[in-house]
Amino acid sequence: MYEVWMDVLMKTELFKNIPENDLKSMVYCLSPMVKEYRKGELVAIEGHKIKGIGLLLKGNLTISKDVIDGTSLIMKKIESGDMFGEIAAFAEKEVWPATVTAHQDSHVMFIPSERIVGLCPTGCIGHKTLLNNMLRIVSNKAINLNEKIEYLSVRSIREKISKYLIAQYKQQKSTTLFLNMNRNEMADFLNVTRPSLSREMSYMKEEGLIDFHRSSVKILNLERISTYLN
Amino acid sequence: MYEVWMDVLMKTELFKNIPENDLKSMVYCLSPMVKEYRKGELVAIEGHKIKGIGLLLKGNLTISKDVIDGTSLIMKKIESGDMFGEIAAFAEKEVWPATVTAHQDSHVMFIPSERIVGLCPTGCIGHKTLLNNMLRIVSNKAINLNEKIEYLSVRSIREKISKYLIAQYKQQKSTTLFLNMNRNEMADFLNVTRPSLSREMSYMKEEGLIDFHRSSVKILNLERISTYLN
DNA sequence: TTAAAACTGTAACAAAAGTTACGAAAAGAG
DNA sequence: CTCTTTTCGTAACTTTTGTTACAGTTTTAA
Repeated sequence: MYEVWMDVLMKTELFKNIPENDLKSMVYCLSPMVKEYRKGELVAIEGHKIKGIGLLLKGNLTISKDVIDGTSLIMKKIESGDMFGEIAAFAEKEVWPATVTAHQDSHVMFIPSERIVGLCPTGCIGHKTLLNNMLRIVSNKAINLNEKIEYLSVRSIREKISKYLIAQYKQQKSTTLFLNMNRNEMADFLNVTRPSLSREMSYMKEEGLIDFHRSSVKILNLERISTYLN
Repeated sequence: MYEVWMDVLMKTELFKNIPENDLKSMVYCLSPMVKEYRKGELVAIEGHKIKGIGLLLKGNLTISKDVIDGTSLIMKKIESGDMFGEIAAFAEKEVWPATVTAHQDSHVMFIPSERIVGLCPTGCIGHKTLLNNMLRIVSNKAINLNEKIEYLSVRSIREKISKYLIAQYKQQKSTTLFLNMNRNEMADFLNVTRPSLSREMSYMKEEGLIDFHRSSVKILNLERISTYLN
């Protein structure tokens, strides 16, 4: 019954490190529900009770937050193999924190949360791994959020730029950086306005800290930029 | 052996909803380690491998982050019954994200993470609840962090105050709020300076949006405050 | 190739938030 | 109770950031 989706499931974080054979039997034990949605249909509604985690088997979803004036703000896109609702499903207040909409025709697998945490009656072999995965996923999420907070907690625009450039430097292992965002996106990411960002970058260029042209940035004085980190 | 600590353990989030008798047998199954620390001693060091979650049985701990100039910044205080390291213990990168120091003479119980996730051989009765608790704790943490990000992503102080007050209003289900922070802590939480926060709150008082005295705040015009939410 | 659209830096000005300092009120200690 | 310490609001002033507008450049699409 679920065999069609086995190759998708194998690649998910949730079922990582679980051999295909074990997975096959475990899926039944989790009693998931596969639902189909047409483009534009609502998969989950903000504030409604959440019954379990969602796993996108096929298609595309968007997660959006309702805002007060009736419009909504797209927060994130979900692609095949991605999980959603994993945080809210196990939290105290079991409601969807956002609205999920099918952006294309989609197939979604819902797994009841109590089935994940519940010791299954047949004691299926991979269940321990599953729990480990679930805890790892949620913990990683928390750690990532914590990192983002460090980013946002920074006072000045210069500090934000410095933090961002040094993170890129560590990642790209070079002082000549190619940023994969344009100024607007970068400004959004750092939570500042574009002209303010451009201005500050220009100041830093004047001071000989960096050089840049559009999306390529060259770090000229790493030490001095580092002093802005803390 | 662990009976001395049973009353503390009963009150922790980790062992919530587990009857005392079940807890007594389960504790052995978790094979925890109780360590004693003198005031000033290091309980855990930032960057070192984390072997399990910590549970403070008695005393006081401080969690601090090393900063570049050799000093350190106190992030949080841990009191009797509190848990720490629960996020890092289950995350991909299993290292302490901060340094933990005994602020007073303290007793700490460490529980190996694999004992929590591992199905215990004797199949002790409360283990399912324990896992539920653990997932709930970590998920709640993630949700709280997410909430904090929403505060930090907001541009103006007035929006931050409004968001915060409305969150408190929903939680306390009353327009007369008692905040469990002083101004300094609130300013830190919202990532602004105290005088700026006070000033903005005074403006809001002048405009008839709120009234306040120290840690008690009364929401006078919920609708108008709500318009700042977006 | 060429016209339209999108991206980027810059500048003048406005608004918001930070800094510093101080006195009054509240809380805590003896 | 009195003295000390902490918390808090306020105000003058400075700094930073946002706003708006515009022109040059680059990219896109016909």
